Amino acid sequence: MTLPTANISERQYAPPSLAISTVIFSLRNGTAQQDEPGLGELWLPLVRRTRPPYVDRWALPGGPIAWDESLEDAAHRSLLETTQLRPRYLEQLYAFGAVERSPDLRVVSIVYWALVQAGEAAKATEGDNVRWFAADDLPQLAFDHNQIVEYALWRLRTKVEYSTIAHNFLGETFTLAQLREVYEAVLGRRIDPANFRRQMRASKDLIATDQTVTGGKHRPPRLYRFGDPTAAQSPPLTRAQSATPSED
Amino acid sequence: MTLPTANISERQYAPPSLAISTVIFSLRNGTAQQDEPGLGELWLPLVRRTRPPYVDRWALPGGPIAWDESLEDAAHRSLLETTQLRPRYLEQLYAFGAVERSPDLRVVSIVYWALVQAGEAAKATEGDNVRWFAADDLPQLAFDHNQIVEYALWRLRTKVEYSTIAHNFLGETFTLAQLREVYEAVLGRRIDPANFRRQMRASKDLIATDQTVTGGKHRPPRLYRFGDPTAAQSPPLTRAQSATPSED
DNA sequence: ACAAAAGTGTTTTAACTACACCCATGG
DNA sequence: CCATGGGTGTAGTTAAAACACTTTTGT
Repeated sequence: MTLPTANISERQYAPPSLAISTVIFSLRNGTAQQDEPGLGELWLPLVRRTRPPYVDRWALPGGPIAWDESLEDAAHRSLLETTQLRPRYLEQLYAFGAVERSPDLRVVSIVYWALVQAGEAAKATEGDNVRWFAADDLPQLAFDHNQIVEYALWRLRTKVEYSTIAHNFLGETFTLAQLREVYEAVLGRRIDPANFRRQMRASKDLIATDQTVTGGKHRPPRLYRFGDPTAAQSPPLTRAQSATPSED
Repeated sequence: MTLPTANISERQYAPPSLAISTVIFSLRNGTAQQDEPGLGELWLPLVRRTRPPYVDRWALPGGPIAWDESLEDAAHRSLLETTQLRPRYLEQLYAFGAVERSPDLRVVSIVYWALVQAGEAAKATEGDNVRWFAADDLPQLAFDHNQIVEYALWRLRTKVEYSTIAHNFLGETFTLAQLREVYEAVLGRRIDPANFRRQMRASKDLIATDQTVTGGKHRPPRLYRFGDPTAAQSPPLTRAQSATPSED
């Protein structure tokens, strides 16, 4: 991927080269069949490889890291360049560095995972070399990218249960039903609307607006926003500086 | 740290170089004052830097990654070389890659964190260039290593509460009181022995041996072991292959 | 017998689950 | 009016916290 000028023996003994990749998740309305509204599905964009190794196989978007950009900046940039996407949430996932993960060249990939809202996802130019796939039904990808996606999926699903990242799939304001649909899609199971409402309203970060949504053929639901998550107990490294852990 | 042959302009535009560092935790008996037995304390080994930048400052043990070793292998090797330590637990923490974290050279550090048992910790040759420090009372370290330790501490403390890593501070068998003391030291607070016992015994991985410890001036406590944690629900990536996430 | 830690039982509290029920709107 | 989802109330379950209590050893 990098180190373009180097013969084989030099490459073999050179230190591993670095690359960034990102697993980007978005939500699509599931295939509604008969009565059942159907759960939403997680989709992610992949890029077709145009040079060896793994020519024509699908792979995670990414690329090298410039000398003057942080890891997070590199993830953002390579994402924008390859898919036109600006994610609402971006977090480091893991550094993958098995020796044999790339055929000849030794590459260590620092992988991020990201969430984009449905509207933004539409902007991603779906061309011959960029395509969206259902996260649960991927083809065989290049490198170890299938495993990486699996791990990112696991991380997303576990983190959704104890944090408040889910709203990043949605716009600035949303109804509790929409938010619940996000949870249901990610977790793959129905959730009791009554209990869900109570749990969410218990969270201090969720704030009710004074607006409601009219037009439905039922009682108009209230719109909510998400407040600053800075108050929450976070890891000791501040978000002010770039490329620091953003877990909680 | 690496790329020894390159003039400044070349270094500036070269891709970031890679390094491994590890935060190693061990437990020491706390300073018992009057009646109170005193909680144990977390200590970690640091190495003195012998060349610029940050000459004579203390830093996390680590080094470059060889072309034919995985990230985890590199962590193990550099740990053994610099401190003689063989940790019982090793997990990737985070990749730190802020542009300005090293003065002139651009270095991305993939940081691991490790637990060693007290006996093993004694083996670490404490010399002029390796010394143990109390994790809560560190001097000013080289690079961003103070922040890295803080983050590793946060990770250790949060993970102890929902996983079963604590026994890695102890030997093969241990009493519940010893295990409780580990929890108390890491979390920094006393724990009810009765409730602690129930919680631990509820975990399937903890198995009681038929041995007890005699010699104390009280009822002899039972010895316990830890069984294979493979049965637990783990992240999708198997541990069989190296350098894959080892979270749970 | 006594001290001290091992180990058990019991009450209280908090949080979540399941599900019955009422409310507000469009048709 | 009815259908539909928004929103509330409430009983049952489970897990943890607090703490009284019993057991087994060494001295």
